Amino acid sequence: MAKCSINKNTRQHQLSRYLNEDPFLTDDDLSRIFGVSIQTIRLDRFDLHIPELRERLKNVARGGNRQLRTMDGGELVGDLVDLDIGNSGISILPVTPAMTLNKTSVARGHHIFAQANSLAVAVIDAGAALTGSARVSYKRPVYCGEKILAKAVIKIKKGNKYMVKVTSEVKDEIVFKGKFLVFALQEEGVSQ
Amino acid sequence: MAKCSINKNTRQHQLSRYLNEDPFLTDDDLSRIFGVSIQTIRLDRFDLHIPELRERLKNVARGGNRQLRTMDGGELVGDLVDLDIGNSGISILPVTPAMTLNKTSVARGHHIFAQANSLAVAVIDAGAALTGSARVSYKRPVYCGEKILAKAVIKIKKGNKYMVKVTSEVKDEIVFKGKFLVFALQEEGVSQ
DNA sequence: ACTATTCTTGGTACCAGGTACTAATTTTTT
DNA sequence: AAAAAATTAGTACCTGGTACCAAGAATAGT
Repeated sequence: MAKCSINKNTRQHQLSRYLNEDPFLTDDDLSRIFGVSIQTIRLDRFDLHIPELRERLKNVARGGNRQLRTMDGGELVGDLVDLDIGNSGISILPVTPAMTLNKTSVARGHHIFAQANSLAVAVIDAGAALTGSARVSYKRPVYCGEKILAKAVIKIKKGNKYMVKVTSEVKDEIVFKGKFLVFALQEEGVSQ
Repeated sequence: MAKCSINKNTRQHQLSRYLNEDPFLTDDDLSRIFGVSIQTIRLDRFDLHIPELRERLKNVARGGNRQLRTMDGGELVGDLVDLDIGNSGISILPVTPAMTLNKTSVARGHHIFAQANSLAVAVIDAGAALTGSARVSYKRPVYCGEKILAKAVIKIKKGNKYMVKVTSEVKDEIVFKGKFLVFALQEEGVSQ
């Protein structure tokens, strides 16, 4: 029972590792990988208390679901790549399938707006800022997979009011332009 | 075809929202929810290019981990409470802590924009529509816990171009106004 | 060498949640 | 009343399994 047992144990060990790295593997995939029958794989999974593919995917999907909800991590939509507070800022937003319309692979407008708006607010030198009004135009559709580079520049400052211009581009082609009137909130929590 | 078309369209809209919120729903679940046959649900999914449960879970499992949703994910931001396609629509968006600025409990502008924009697009009688430009203004801050009621009305229609006015209120007080110029995409699936 | 035990494999019936297709029926429009 | 659109019904088939049973192969203990 030694030799065989070792084989079995190592196989189960590896199987466990394989599935940890790639929960998408079917029993059929695994039977090919290890060169054993599909039944053997099933018995292995049973021994290791590893559920079937669909259950595994459900678990992964559920686990991911919980983290969702909160929205892009922070205050900003997109990744900040440059920020000169009080003057200008640049952010990049990769367009994922989740941002597109169902039927097409075109990014929905409010995502592009969100990137621009949050960047406009971020460049303001204040603890918090609010958008008062905006005038925006979409120059061409943005497709799934493209990366939107937004540049915000403060054009006018009057007291706690700012006029910020944002231009969004994909590969040097302008896809969106917006003018944002933003108010700085100077009260309470300017904090850190 | 009008009345029926509306029913079908609203159902498909809601179906899309349901699945965006909970990709774990089976066709059977959905057929119970909407009180239609399972075949109708399948046809709806087909129209909307929504893949089957397992594919959806694979997608969530694959992408869900990292490429979170930037915003609420659904076709529509907020809950659709009334939709007269080609004319008007109403949606409600409860403001959650996740939508507010760090220090204050004020909703960030792009969420309010997103509700209005997605509603403006939803009232268009076409398979898909894109925002061309928008002019918006924020009348007063909206606080966490409040519910934003957005009303969209199509004002002008010229070919595939629409002008949609959206007014958002909290308890009869106007908090946001927007004018959206929206283009219908007439290709393929303008649905029936 | 022979048996007992473990390991592996094969086969069958069954299930969920579908796809793909055809046809009939109901509803709505004209 | 006829035509078109929407819905429902039904069938065959698919994947990736479960659950179970029986047969065959490998190995250990004596």
